[in-house]
Amino acid sequence: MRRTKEEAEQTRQDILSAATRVFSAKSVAKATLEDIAREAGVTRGAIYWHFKNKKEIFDALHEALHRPLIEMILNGLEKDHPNPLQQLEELCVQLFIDLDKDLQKKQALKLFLVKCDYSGDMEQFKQKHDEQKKEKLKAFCRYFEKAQKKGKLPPDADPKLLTYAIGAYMRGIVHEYIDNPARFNMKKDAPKLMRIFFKGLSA
Amino acid sequence: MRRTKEEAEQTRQDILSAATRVFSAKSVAKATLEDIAREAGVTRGAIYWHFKNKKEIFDALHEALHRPLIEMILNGLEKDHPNPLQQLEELCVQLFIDLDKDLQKKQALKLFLVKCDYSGDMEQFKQKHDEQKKEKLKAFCRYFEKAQKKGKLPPDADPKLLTYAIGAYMRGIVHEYIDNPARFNMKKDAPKLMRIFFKGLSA
DNA sequence: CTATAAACATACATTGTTGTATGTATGCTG
DNA sequence: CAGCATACATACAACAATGTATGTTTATAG
Repeated sequence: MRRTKEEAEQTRQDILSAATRVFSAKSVAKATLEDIAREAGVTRGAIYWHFKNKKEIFDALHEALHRPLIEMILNGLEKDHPNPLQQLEELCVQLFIDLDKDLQKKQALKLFLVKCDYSGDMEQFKQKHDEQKKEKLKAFCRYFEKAQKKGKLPPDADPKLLTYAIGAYMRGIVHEYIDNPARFNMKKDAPKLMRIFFKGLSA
Repeated sequence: MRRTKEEAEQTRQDILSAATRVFSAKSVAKATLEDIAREAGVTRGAIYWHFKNKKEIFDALHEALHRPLIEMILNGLEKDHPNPLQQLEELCVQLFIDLDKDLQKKQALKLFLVKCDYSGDMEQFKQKHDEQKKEKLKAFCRYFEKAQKKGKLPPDADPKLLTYAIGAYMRGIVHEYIDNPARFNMKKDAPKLMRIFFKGLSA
């Protein structure tokens, strides 16, 4: 019954992919390892071979979601855009568009936004994920700071509060979208929604 | 061991109050009836006397949270305010201030925002709660419509999209606040945050 | 004043999930 | 090509939570 190394890596990925679907459908707490195993077409034995327990799967999934996100945000900061405010607006729209096209990413986001709670033995992840979120928000803040230096944002505007505001706004939109994707046309509405927010900001 | 009717009603309230704390601390799924019983100072027998099961407690809690909220929102609609946009802004700020002062309400909100998932046997509540949320958003929308009629909002603005936007914004702020109340000064920041949103809207 | 049922507490049976222990076939290494 | 570790599957023990059945006391209706 021993598989080749590539096969083993494949089952590992299958398990992670299955876990994404099961977690986002049943919530992390309610999802049983048996559920994941069945969805992946293996037994619990395979899961316990690749992962210590449910939490280790959860952790692996979050890494896979967070990495590309933070990189995309930081990526834009390196370029010297003439209007960082507009750049940020376009970035936000792009994040939504990307999300809309990627089912796996939608399921993963759903998992971490509404299908997991950080109490009990999951508490160890709360601080970690908070830190990672702060990273992203810090990057957002730098867009506002750059905009202010270039005179695109009024001098009395507070970049930190704006960061808080846009963070909340984005989070809210994602929540509504995840909750009820049917009532939402990302491609059409995402630019409009971001326009509503950014319209009042420019100097 | 039979209690008087007032005593019985009191234990019923004790159970609900205890459930609010336990649910918001451990999540609905992870909270056991034994946890709630212990927190309320009774046994599971008492809970099963007053409620059919965990879901019935959950349902009772949501009613207690939703009713006063929708009434407060509808209440403002009856008055004929000269500037509905400003009225709505003040209402939002007020909702946040009220929340900030009420621990029980904060715990209840946390419960429904991040400590419950609607999968499995909880799915029956998703549609119901969605409907009740729609009620609230519909009321919000009427503020925008009134503002547009009074010329306080540009004629090309879309009240429905604005409703969606402010709904998402409010939800996001509440989430951030619930997640991390310490990093937040409601009394000072709520007006500023709402100002950021409403600043770009007026005609 | 008494019979009844309310308002619980206690005890028990059932079920589902986890972690681990063990079994087994086979890819890989020397 | 022998042998060992890998990559799982299967089996089992332990616990925790639920629902229900039953017991107990006492308010209250008649």
